[in-house]
Amino acid sequence: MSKIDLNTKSCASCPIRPRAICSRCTDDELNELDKIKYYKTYPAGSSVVLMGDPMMFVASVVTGVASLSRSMVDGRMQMVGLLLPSDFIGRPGRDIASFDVTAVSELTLCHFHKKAFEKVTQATPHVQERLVEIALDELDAAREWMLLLGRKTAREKIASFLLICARRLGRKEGKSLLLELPLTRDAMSDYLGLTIETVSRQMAALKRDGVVVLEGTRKVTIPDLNRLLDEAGDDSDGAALS
Amino acid sequence: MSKIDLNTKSCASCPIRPRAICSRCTDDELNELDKIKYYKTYPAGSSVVLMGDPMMFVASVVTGVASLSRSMVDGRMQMVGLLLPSDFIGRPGRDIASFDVTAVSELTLCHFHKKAFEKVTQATPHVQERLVEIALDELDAAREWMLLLGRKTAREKIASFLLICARRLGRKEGKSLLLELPLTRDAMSDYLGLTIETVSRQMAALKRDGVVVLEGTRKVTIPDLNRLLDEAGDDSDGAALS
DNA sequence: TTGAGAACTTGATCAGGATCAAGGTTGAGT
DNA sequence: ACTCAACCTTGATCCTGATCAAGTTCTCAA
Repeated sequence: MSKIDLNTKSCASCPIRPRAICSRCTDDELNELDKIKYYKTYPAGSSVVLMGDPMMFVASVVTGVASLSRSMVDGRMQMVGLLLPSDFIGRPGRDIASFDVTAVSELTLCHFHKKAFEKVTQATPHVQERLVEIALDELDAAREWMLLLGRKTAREKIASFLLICARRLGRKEGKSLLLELPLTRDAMSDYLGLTIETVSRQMAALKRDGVVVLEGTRKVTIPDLNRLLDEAGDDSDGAALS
Repeated sequence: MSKIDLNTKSCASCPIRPRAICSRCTDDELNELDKIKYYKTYPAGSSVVLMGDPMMFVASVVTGVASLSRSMVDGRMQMVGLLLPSDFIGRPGRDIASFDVTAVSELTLCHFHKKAFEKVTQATPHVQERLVEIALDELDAAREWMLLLGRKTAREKIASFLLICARRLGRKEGKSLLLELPLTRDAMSDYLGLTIETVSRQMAALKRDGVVVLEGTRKVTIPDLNRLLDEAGDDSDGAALS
């Protein structure tokens, strides 16, 4: 995870350009965004926004991992989104955060003051367009997750999670696929609607059954992606590993 | 549920105007939409679109109830959205349906050919704007539902569902609130990630405890909304019953 | 090197909801 | 009035994942 130079004000060298909110921008539009952006780094575990807080910015994840989560008065909590580099935080047109945003690892965000961003948005159709796409993609992901939370078994949940990580973070190495998990077992349990013990046991079971190979606790090798797909219970839409 | 005259081509008398996709349209914009719309009625239980199908239209629910759902190869299924009058179906920019859409009751939709709709959209900022709002609202709702599916008990799930129905469909009568459930027990179980037996038992339990009064199987009276709020386990954000 | 805390694993037991299995209600059609 | 098919309820039992309770491993700072 190579650090980027946070002093570089230029978007030209930005590692997340291809997928980020600004991906379709012309040079002129980029200049506008350039003027109103600023970087900020959050330590692992720190809170970025709390539900109910006024939220005066929107941002893109540059490096690190953040979580979106919602909790109940008695402490039960459910992660409702995982934000990886290039993902977008916040929403134009809302002033109050509807969810907690937490830095899961050390996290660097590229912020825009919300008011200024909204102004630019209205003038630059490419940003508006990309915003709709992002919202609709997130909606698809959220609904996919609802199927997981409502109907999948613990083992299927773990397999599905590994699959999602593999799609975004995996590296091919020969026939198998290497992967470093972005979450602790505890965070995984929050994401999957399980307890940490169940996560641990099912990881052990998948390892025992040869579906994955573990090196330490975070490094995962997937020898056969189709096997994992089966375990996830999805209709096999062929692992679209870009 | 009074029928509207489906031959009336005019949007002027449309019952769902205030909330629908066209709510912000000027008369000129409305004329454009008017040209490309057509009504269609689906019998209860029939399928509107199947996941994976090409989807050449977008639509608004005019009367009746539709469900958005996703299912697994072995038959397990999860409802991921409930579409009531004024709700929007489909997404500009995607040609393939990502979910099943089913008529839960007899259902009338106001359709627009997708291509034509997209054309109009680009020319009418008010539709584009409303579309973003709708997508973001649905995203909020989906994430709220993820908390329910992942962390709530069966009783809390039922209470939460009744609350949502009360918000959209309830009628005040004195201090209490009358409500006709839009779903069968079976559909409720699909929506809540439960089995029909558990839904039935928990409804009985809420009745026994005086949280609700049942008349027949669909008619519900809620004598004390705050009591129901407690049972739902939400932070009491005061029942915003418009 | 050692110690302390965080992260993880493993085992024993429990319980909420699923599953299996009858019945009971309701309402449309004859 | 009777039949049949949805739809709903209720009871008995089972099982997955939660909970409770120790341990173990890893990281990292002193």
